[in-house]
Amino acid sequence: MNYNFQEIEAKWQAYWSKNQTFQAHNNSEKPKYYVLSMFPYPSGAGLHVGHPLGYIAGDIYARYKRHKGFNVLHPMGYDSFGLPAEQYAIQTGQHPAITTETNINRYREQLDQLGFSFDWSREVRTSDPEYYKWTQWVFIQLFNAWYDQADDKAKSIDTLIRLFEKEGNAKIDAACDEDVPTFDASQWVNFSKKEQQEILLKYRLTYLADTEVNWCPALGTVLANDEIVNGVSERGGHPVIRKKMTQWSMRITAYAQRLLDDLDTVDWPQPLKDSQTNWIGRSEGASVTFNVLDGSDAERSRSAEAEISTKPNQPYQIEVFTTRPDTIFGVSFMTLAPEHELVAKITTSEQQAEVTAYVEATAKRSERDRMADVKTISGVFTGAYAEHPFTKEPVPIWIGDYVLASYGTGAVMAVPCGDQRDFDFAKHYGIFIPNIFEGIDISKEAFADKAKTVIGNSDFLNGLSYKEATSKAIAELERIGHGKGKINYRLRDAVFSRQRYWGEPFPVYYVDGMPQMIALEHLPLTLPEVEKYLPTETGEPPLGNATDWAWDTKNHKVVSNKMLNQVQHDSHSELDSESHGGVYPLELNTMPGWAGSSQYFNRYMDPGNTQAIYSEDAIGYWKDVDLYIGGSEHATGHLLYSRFWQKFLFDMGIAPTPEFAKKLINQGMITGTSAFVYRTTVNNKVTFVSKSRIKEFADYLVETTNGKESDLRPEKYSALQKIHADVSLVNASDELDVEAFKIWQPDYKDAEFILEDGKYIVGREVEKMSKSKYNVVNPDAICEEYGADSLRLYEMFLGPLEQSKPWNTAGITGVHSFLKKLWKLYVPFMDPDSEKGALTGNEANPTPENLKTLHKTIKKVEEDIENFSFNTSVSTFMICVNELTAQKCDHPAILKELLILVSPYAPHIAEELWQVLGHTESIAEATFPKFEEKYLVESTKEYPISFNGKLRFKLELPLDMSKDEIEATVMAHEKTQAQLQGRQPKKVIVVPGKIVNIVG
RNA sequence: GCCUUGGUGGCGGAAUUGGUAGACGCGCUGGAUUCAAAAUCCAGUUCUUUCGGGAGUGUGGGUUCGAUUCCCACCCAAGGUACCA
Repeated sequence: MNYNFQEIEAKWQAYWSKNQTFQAHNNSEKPKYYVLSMFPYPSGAGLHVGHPLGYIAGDIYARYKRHKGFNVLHPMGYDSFGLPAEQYAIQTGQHPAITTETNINRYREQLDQLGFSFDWSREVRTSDPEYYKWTQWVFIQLFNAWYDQADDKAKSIDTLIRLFEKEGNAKIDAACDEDVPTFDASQWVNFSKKEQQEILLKYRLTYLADTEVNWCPALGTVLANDEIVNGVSERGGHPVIRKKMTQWSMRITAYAQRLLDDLDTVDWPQPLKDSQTNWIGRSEGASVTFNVLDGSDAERSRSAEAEISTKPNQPYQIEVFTTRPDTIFGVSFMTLAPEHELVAKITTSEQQAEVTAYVEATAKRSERDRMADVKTISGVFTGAYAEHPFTKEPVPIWIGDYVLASYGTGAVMAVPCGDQRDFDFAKHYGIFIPNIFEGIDISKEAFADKAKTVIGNSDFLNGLSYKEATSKAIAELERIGHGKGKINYRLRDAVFSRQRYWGEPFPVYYVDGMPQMIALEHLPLTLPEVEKYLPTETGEPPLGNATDWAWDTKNHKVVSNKMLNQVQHDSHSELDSESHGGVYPLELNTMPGWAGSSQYFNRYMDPGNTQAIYSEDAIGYWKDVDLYIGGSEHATGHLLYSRFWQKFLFDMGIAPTPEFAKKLINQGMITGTSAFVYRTTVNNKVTFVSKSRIKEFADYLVETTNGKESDLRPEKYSALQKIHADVSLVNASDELDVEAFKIWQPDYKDAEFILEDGKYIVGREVEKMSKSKYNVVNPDAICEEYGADSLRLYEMFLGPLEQSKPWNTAGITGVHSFLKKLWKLYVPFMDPDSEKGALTGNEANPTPENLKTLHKTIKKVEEDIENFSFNTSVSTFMICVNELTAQKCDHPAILKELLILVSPYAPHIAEELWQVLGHTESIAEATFPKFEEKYLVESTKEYPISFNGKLRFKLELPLDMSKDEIEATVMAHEKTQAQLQGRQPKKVIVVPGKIVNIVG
């Protein structure tokens, strides 16, 4: 009776599928528990061994919670919109839906093979119209909402309209665009419909705006900040430039403070919270306005404009944001970003040429150049001066590219004595550096230590600390009308438009340029067919290629664009569809990748619902995710946007909680071992050189040795032949054949290779698994050779879940032989002729040793699972099976409990052996064994006896011995006397049940 | 630069309130079994040693009877972020 894992695994996977063992129900007597693993993008490459790590951990926890009597929701789906399928479509003409379907089928096969307890009846796919209908629906909800900062929550746009009708917008504290004009109730009602819509658009939580975006010409699309790495696109590594476009945006900034505050309410990893905190980037300070002085040139340029200006006597004002209003008397110049709108207006004629040249030069430099070149100081004086709000002294206004247009107001008040960048700039251009700090030398560098700050040379701020001076400065600024306390966030509103085909279409059509939403009952608005997936010749997004992409508002359906031309002809300002046939152009952009993933966790609760995103009953029951597992790379993308949508839906009364996931765990990455490292001496320096071309080298060796092209001796290739078979088999101590290497890489033929212990050492370099690095390990081959249970155990055994670790297939034999040992314990029950058939086997009571081993294991495994320390529980199983084997344990009562403990980790073998013991039901719902302390009670303890903290020998003593008795016994012991050699100990520390330490 | 996490044998890693450092597994060494191999089983495996012992958890200090664990300073690695005013 051998452990035939292939047969067993296929059998139980079929059983679970047929019996729908893991289907969750939306109501139950049991308490609920929702375990979620982040759903994958189904790529063409399929799964590699790194992918399932988080799924296995989630599956163990889900199965454990079922044993613990919970009604567990453990769903899976696919984030199936995305760029790779689209690019494949561009190259081959294959519709992305077909590619996606093929890939999903492959993923499903691979996932099934690993024995996950997913409830597949709840599967979602973001590219399925029945799913993205609800993504479109959320978009409409956001469109129909505004953010009331007074109540700190989102509200229906209707409430805003009623406020406008009643009192105009002067008193409304809303998160909105900056350029909203002030109006009263009578003005509002007299605005045309289009004017009203334009104003409302500035308040909506998703809005259209001309945004400076990251445009990637090679991909023909806009990218979000988190899709750009080091100035190039994350996918493909193409250059990215800044460009102004009309785009949909999400007003996530309205939620900045709540996104920050509520991090305290969730049990998420600290690094992830920190990274969201940094991303939101709250800083406290003040906004200060400086009036631009009427210099002769500034005056002249302005008077030319004065003819059309309604307020000719109003000076230009520069608003700055500063975190150090306490240092305001240290201002000796101001710097504007070259892109700042006032630059053109205030520059004097003498400086005009120089300023224009600088602005043009900056605009040409890509973001990447500017980043690579942070040390060069550059700037130009505009010739204009501003007036210091307190001293009324003139302050020269400069422009410089160290000031970013996209942060704060794009202008800074420069305090060279308190800010190193201002200091460097002032030194470079010989600008005066006033010192406003008591007892601080600022001749060499700026002083920025807030804690040690005492203000001087600052009129009413003299002698004050940072804190006192800050609040006093703000109070004075407010009094004289030159500023106020302000909190600034780094977080920007999220651009929501992409110029792609394979994404959710917006449920939007345009009437006279104003966006209109398609009603829910007419959704989903499905993607149109297009002939090609590239932008149109006129530069429109791929949807511009569709022939049927216009909205017929009478019949509520998509119609041919031909209808449109006629309509657009006589389209005028009013929004009455009757007057021009009722056919309008549809939005050509699609939604970004994160749209579909921002609510999927809630949709799983009620995935088949056609009337609502989910029923109140379903979300009332499941509420939120109890445990969410996924990669840390989603920290500032998916996880931030999802929190934002959840808070919005919470405000609107659609979601019951402001946070969607109580606990989150980031699984580490499983890296591949791909390169080798060899040492060379270049210029008498030992250098490590690494190459990701190990496979090529190995191939080369096989070719040359088989083809007899060289006189290389095959016996020298041991290490490299191993490399050819499997990179993970290489040991650090394997020898490198230097001669072969030099022939392969002539660049190194003169390099001197250093011997280490008489060998040239082959090392390994750890990298992310990827196709191009020849280091992908595929789970299918491992399942074939060792089985899914072995793979599951091994991935857990590799190390702590949250840690990144290199994959090395070699160690899998350890867990595989553990499973074989486990199997052997049950062999006596497999022979139908044996006396020990099934549960009627050994009726004698289990021995104390058996019980001790079992209960020790129960305790440890339960603690480990609760702490997500899955690697240590695998060790515990090994110890348990080793002990029971040594004890020749054949008590069904013990063996049965052991199976339940093992089943979350290795479910197939557990089911099979469970059946061997005579059970007819699945082990999935079996009750988790109860730990009983009484089986672990000991009467004696092997005390470690240490001298000055160093262990010297051990002594077995009864546990009920008193402190004094222990001391007396230990002191009287011959080994103690031998250690002391007649000396009298200074002190004897006895901790009963733990240790004895003799200080001499 | 800043933030975060980490640094323990040849390797992955264990040590949960400060109390026997190196559990468990891989690898390696020796042995049993076998015609032989695979598989399996047994023993050993931190380093060093004059076989008494000595040293040892990135480095240097500190607290303590006792520190991988707590405190201070530093070094290194990984991840995040950055002219953020």
